[in-house]
Amino acid sequence: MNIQPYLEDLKRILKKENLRYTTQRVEILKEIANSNHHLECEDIYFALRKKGVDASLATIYRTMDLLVKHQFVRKLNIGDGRARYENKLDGEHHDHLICTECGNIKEFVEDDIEIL
Amino acid sequence: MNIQPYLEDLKRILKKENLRYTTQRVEILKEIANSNHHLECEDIYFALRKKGVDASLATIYRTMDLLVKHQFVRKLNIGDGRARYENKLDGEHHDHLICTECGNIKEFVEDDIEIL
DNA sequence: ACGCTATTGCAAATCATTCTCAATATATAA
DNA sequence: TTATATATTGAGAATGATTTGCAATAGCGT
Repeated sequence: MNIQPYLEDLKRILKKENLRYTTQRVEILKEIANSNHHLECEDIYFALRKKGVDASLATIYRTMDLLVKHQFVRKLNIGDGRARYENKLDGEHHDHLICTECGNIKEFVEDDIEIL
Repeated sequence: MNIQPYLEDLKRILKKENLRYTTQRVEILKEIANSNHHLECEDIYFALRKKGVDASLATIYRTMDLLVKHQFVRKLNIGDGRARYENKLDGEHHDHLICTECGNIKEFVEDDIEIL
């Protein structure tokens, strides 16, 4: 996935809101863009560390809020008390069917649900 | 709603598992049976207090686990970090469509979803 | 390069939920 | 009905994810 355009988007949005284009924000967005899983903040934290990028958990939480607000990611909640985030950049729409027993998630698209 | 039969069920189940039929357990089940909302533990806590029944939050949490386990209630998670419980006694099946923006819940039944 | 202020990291604070444990209540047996 | 064994309770401490306050630092416009 080519994230360059998304980094440009991020820069533009930040500037518009008088916020700053920091390495932490960039690295976090890259990490999410390159994953197709449902990441938690800690996953991102350790993934960045492994790459030699240091961002505190607090910063990751703050950045996720920012990215959710600006539609770069979607926040999921599967019922285990930990937030998951999914890359929303490539725009394919789908819904989530979440098992209340085990928390498993199945992604699906179903026309009738859209109407509801 | 006539809860007498459910209290009998509860008593039978508790006996079978060598657990005790306590006033807290009875009052909590009654409270849920008489509500058609999605209650949180604190709601139950204050509702019981208003009736002059004292049950600690810890006891309510413990009892909800018990009631979930034995299918008296269903535990919902709407994404705001607080658990909700819904009366499952009258057995009508439905699914939940949860708005990821505001947490609103719409109950629905949709055949194709059942297959999935 | 300078200065303004947004951002960061750290540690402390929150909030819902769970756990620990001594006191109490229930079920069973005598 | 009373005694006994043990499940349950309440209170508060502990937990785990997330958040916040604040001083130090780093972007960005000049």
